Amino acid sequence: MQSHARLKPLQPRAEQKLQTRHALMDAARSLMDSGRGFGSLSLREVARCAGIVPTGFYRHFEDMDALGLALIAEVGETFRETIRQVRHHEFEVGGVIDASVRIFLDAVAANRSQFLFLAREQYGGSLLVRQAVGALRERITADLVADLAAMPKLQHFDAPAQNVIADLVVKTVFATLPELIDPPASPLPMHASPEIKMIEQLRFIFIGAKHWQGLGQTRA
Amino acid sequence: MQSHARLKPLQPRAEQKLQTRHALMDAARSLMDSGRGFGSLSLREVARCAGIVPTGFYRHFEDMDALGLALIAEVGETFRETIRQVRHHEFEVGGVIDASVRIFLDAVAANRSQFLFLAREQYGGSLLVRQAVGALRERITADLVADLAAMPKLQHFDAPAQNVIADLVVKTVFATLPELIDPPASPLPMHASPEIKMIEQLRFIFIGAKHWQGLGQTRA
DNA sequence: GACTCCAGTGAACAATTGTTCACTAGACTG
DNA sequence: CAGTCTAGTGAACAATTGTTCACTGGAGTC
Repeated sequence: MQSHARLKPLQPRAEQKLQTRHALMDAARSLMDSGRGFGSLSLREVARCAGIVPTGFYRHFEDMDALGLALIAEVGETFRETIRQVRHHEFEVGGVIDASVRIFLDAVAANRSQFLFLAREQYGGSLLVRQAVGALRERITADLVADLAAMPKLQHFDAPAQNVIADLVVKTVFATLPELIDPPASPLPMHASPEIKMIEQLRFIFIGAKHWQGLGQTRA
Repeated sequence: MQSHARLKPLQPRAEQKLQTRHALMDAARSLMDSGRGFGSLSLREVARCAGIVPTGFYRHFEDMDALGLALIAEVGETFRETIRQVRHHEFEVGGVIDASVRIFLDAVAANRSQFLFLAREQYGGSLLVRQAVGALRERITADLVADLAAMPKLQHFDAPAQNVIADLVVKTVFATLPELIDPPASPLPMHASPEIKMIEQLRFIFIGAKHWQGLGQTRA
């Protein structure tokens, strides 16, 4: 099924089509740069910004919703690709968390507009988009569960507990996305740099996991 | 400043006005029930749903943005009110976290549409709305920092560290909002009940805090 | 009881929207 | 080279949008 990059150059016909399709997706993403939500974009607007006539839109997507799903699929792909990279650097000097966060932040910076869409629409989007985001999150969480199960320090968890902690990590990462993307605005006090803050917060979670001794052990 | 409930009955004139204003806010919130984003609501639509003519809208809000800000202010008020309640039950049987989460979930259930707006628009809204949400979050985080500073178990943190952990807690709560509000859909496996999951996740964080010994102590 | 004020009305406006249809031109196929 | 297929065009449509303006009627004030 020749994934994505044309190893066989692909007839110039079809390649042109993919190019316009990409232009539409770019258009939608860049229209959101000014703070707009995807749901408030109009089909005509997107087509116009992509340089085609409104009717041409339908050659690529049935709906604006379909465009949204394509955008989720796109960022989902780069997200999981990034995770794969993280996994290969599992044993790095300076700590797993530090290395992982650094790789992740680089990927976010390199694909800003994609992650902007994800951050902005993870809860705000239309029903279909939100469901797609939910599915993406679940796949990522499941992957993380598998990774956690392989860590020797975390053997004392049963499957459901692993799931809860993986969910917490994913939740934290997704919820931090907006800070990473929106312009910092004010010269933040260095201590609160996104990178450092994210590392420290993940560390809290994993320390908690390490010292976890079973349900209800920290009652007041 | 006679907060909200009219202790002095308020001239029927002004009371009627407040009533319509409330109808507009209700209209906007209930239009979002079907999954729509606030940014995709039209002024006319909201007015229609509130039972007034489009022009009447301007007697109450200059803008749709102004309506959005009012909705944030509204949910912000109930949010902080809930926190106040939580604080008064600080020493409860069964653990601080359990009691707090229970109170919070009750408040969310009792004001579903308000929190739905907050959950949906915390990252998706227009620039002004997002800024307002940011401000709300910062106030809540600051309050939480004050509370944490008073906890004997957490004396070993300097101010910035307290801020980081408070930020993590607030982030977790805000990011959990959507799960609490959207219909559960599938009969979830009891273990993943929002309440239990939220309690366990907060517990992880606080265990991590208790065992925290300074920066960089958990390098791999 | 006369007078003011203002929440809500209703008509009108220029713009923009999503979607349809018949079309063209150029790349592909035989 | 003749013929098909299709990405993109352009005109047209009914609907809806945000905003304006002059208005009305009833509650508020003197």
